Amino acid sequence: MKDAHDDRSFEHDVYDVVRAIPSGRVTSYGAIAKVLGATRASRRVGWVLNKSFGKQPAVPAHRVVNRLGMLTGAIHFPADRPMAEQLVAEGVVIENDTVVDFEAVFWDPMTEL
DNA sequence: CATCTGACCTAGT
DNA sequence: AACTAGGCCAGAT
Repeated sequence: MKDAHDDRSFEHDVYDVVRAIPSGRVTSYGAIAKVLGATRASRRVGWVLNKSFGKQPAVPAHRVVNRLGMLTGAIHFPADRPMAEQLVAEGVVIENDTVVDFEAVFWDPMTEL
């Protein structure tokens, strides 16, 4: 077997949390990292989400923004499927690549999950 | 092979 | 309260 520290465990865990985000809500990388027990591993969360494209079931990575509510990951999204567009389609108001009323639509996996 | 960067955040000064 | 440095881990150069 592999090491006790299974990298896929983290991946799967991230996907699990992200998929649990309700439509019309958003969360942050830090919140996910924290609920996973890796408070400072927020960067890793972003990298994991990078591989989430084309995953089945689909991972709503567009519902994950940074702590300030900015769509920092939008630059890495496919042009056919802009992050903001998907969020708007779910009822989230986006302005200048930033979530409007971020705290209102914020979904904390630690509290809600 | 060594160094740096990157969907970020927390802790320390 | 503002700023700096550190951490996390893998891909890219």
